[in-house]
Amino acid sequence: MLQANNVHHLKDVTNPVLFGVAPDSLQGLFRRQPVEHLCAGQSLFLEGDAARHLFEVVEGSLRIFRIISDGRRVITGFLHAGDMAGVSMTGNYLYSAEAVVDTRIRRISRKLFDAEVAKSPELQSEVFSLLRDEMADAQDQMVLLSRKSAEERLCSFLLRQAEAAPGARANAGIVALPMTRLDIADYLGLTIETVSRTITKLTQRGIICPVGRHAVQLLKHGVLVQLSGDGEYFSDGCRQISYAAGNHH
Amino acid sequence: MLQANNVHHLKDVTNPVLFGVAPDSLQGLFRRQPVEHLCAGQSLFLEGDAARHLFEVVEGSLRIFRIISDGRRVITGFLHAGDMAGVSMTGNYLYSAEAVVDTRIRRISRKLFDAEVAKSPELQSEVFSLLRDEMADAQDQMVLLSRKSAEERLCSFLLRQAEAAPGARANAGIVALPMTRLDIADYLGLTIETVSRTITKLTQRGIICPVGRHAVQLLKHGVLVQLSGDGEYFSDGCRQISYAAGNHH
DNA sequence: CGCATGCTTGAATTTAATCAACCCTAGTGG
DNA sequence: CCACTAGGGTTGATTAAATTCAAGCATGCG
Repeated sequence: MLQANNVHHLKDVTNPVLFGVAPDSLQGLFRRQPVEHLCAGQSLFLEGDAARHLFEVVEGSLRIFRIISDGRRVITGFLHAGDMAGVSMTGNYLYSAEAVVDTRIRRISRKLFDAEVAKSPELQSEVFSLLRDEMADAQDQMVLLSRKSAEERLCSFLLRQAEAAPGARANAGIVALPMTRLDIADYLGLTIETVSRTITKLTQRGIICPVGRHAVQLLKHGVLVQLSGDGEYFSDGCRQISYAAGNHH
Repeated sequence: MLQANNVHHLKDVTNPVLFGVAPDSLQGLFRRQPVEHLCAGQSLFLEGDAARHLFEVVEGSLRIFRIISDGRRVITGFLHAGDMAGVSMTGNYLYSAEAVVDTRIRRISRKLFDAEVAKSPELQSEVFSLLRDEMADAQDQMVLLSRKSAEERLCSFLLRQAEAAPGARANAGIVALPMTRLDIADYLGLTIETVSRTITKLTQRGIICPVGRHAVQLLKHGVLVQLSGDGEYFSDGCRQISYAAGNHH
């Protein structure tokens, strides 16, 4: 898709990017590290490995996943430029990470990271903030996997992708989907066939429009939100929820 | 609401309850607070409320849940004695919390909590540790919801309950299930009927044995582990990892 | 005792998975 | 430049799993 356009050398990037980055910030920690390159499909670390490093995605995407008993794969998230991997664990990695496409990353050692964070209250609150966001995403994903239909999952996914990775063509409502259908399926708890069929249906209804294999244009953003099932639940005034026996403090 | 008026002398460490609790520990923070009582079904806080307090469960159980669009409920976790609620957010609560049964809790204000944590490196690492465990549980739950069958979900659930809430009768393999079938269903992403049927099947196969409505005896622990689908997946090199996820503090 | 609530069981239905072709497209090599 | 190929993607038919609908059964409580 859109490769080969932004292949800067590290020295080109150094000055302008450092400008404006607070001395005490997580971004700042990584800035000093060299950029490494991962080819599409290459593994960054495996579930169970000693978690010796933390990573920042500079460009590209990672998939974060676990494999269970008979080979079933669960993708628990995608990381895009600016995201970090490995913050939420010490000891061993809880999941594996692979490059979805050619990807550039930076790494710092857990030891250095811990030392720097211990020294700086700013970094601490940044880390807390990251963990909170991670937790919030996990909550959303549990809701999606627990109670949403295939269509709702797809719509939620497209909207989240649109927010998380606002590409150059974002204003035209075009969302990049660097991952394969299998990746999407394993992320949404569906099969490739169901993902494909659902995309087809949304396309036929004029809600989205595929742009090649790895991008989609969102034509009816509002409808998409409706179908995502993320609407708040209000029942006019008081919550007449059958489960809730008591009233709140 | 009783608050901030019962500041006991901290030097009263000879108190049997305080004995053995490190001076700088999260437990210690709560120890100074009065115990409050929640009746079964009573709400502790609602999703969206200003997150002004953190809570510790002294006795009983809480359910943590969200409600989406048309009233569907997703329970993202249960909290038992010793667990804490509200650590992973500032601002507003991401979910609601209700007492499953009559429950006793302690609370401290977010402000006090933040202040104390800022002062103490020990508390900081305890908080990080809590957040990491919470993240690990969320990961496990995503795997369960994404790819496990009804039977696997039930077996996983029973095993987790057994570990998380080792009641007095734990040695006899008896697990307390204070929550209703609907709670279990909303936690596992199933319906009450499916939960019921699956329990019946496991019972018929002599793997478990219901003890009243709110407890189950695990007769074949090994089989249960097999059926839980949590076995590791060996592809090439044998990476054997003990089942180490899901340990609360 | 009688009601209410929660739980179980059975039958019908629905959703998504599975099984099985087939198509498209990018990449390869003649 | 085109044919060939492999992998990813789509589509259709069938099946399986879990949901929904519908009774009926226990348990607990006034």
